[in-house]
Amino acid sequence: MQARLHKLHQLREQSNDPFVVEKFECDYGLQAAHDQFESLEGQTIRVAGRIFSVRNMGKACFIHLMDASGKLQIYLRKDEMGDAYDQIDLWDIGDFLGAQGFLFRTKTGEITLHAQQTQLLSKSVRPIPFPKEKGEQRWYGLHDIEQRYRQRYLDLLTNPDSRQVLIARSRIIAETRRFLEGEGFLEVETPMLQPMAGGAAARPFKTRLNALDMDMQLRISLELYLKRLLVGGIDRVFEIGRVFRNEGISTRHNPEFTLLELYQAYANLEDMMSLVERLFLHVAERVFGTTRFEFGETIIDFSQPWTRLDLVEAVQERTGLTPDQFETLESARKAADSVGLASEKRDSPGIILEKLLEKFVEPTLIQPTFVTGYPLDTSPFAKIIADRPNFTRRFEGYLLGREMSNAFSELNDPLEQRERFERQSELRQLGDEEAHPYDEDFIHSMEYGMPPTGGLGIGMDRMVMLLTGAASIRDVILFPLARNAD
RNA sequence: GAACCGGUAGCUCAGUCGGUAGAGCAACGGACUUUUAAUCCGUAGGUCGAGGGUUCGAGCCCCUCCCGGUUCACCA
Repeated sequence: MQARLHKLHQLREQSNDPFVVEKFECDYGLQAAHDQFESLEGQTIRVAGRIFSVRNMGKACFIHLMDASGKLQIYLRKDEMGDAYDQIDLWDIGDFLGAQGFLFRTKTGEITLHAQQTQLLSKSVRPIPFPKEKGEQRWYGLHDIEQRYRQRYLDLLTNPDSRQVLIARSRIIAETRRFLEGEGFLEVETPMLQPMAGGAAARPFKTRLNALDMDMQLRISLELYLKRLLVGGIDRVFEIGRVFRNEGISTRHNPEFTLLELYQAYANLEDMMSLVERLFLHVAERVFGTTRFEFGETIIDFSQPWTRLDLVEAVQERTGLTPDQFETLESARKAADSVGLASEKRDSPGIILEKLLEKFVEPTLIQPTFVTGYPLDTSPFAKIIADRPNFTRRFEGYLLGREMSNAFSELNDPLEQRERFERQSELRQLGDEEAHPYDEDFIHSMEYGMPPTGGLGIGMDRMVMLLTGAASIRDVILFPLARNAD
């Protein structure tokens, strides 16, 4: 770094300060110049990029430039550039260089810009750990996982795979929007700062609004404000937004993550299943050009319908426990114990059923599967199943053993919603920190009339993980949360 | 929160039994007019995550702490 600062000083003394440059007209991106060689050969063009590698031969020099699109080799000769050639000594890997010259093919066949004029456009005063590469092989470079997360810019600059994930994420979300717009949905933005975070079971982040002298929370879901829009006559609505949950960090959990929620009036649970199937198919085809994805030996084909599975039946199939064993709390706890699952006193039969699902069924749901019929206790916003009042018209979608989506035929009865909130309040008093808070304003809105509605939530980070094959959620979040590095 | 693994030069890593801290790349000086992991000659570069302990002597053994990773727990 000392050497680089000294070079910058020398450049400034020669009135070649790269940091005064504001603009450099480029005719082509580096990849475009390379790809259009046939038509551009011999023409004078201007390109720019970051110096990726330098091979100085004394009186001739080869430099690879890199930009967002790709790389291009530059060829420089001392006999053509004269004294300006000595400037090369003041350039470093990582600097930005603009070059004007004509395209030709070297004797080893590489398309190269024979530069006649160059201009240093910016300087990197800190060395960049670019890898060495030959064809597809790479050596050295930045591998340290901690540094890749904390200094993501270096990761993006030096690891093409990271760049690919970033691009895939952007395109997956863009295609999700395009699909939903095509289905007639309107995209909205609702508050992140809320007096009372609701719509899911999770501990919120707490903060303070000085202007109104109010305690506030960061949202944990999008649900309750989007539903207010249903009351407001917006029949098809969605939001893709950041939510915050003050909970554990793992390969599948980041305290802030991106959630898609959508609501469709006059639609039910089966419509939501269809929507999930069509959304994954659309994104797979548009972003990756295929419906078939390989994960090790597993092949998932998004052109196939997802499997439907009833929660109680699935638990029975995996554990042998029968539905009648969950009629009372006592027998449910005994049943859980018999298959090695510890339960707590405040658990209800429904919560125990769901724990059994997580432990015994979820890991086996490799192919796309909708699990339906979730217990009432854990589903305060879903309609009940007519002839099974302890279960709801809800599904969760699973892929590769991971929860991917969550949907209901939405409860739209304000009287029952009020009772559900009351039940949650009781749970809260029993010590369940994640029981849903009582939201009077939400009930109030529902009392004006909410249409029958299908609602769906998808964790976008997990969707990106799945489609890009990322092992950790940190790989699909640009700047994942990290402890202070002091 | 627990267990296990890791932290050594700018980067990637090695470091044997506890005995003078190493390599490649990058950097710096020199040679080289079609190279491409350029090559060749030379130079420099370190609080071995931090602190304490054992020892004649610690990168290595012991303790505490910090940071990261993985798995588990937690997270409908």
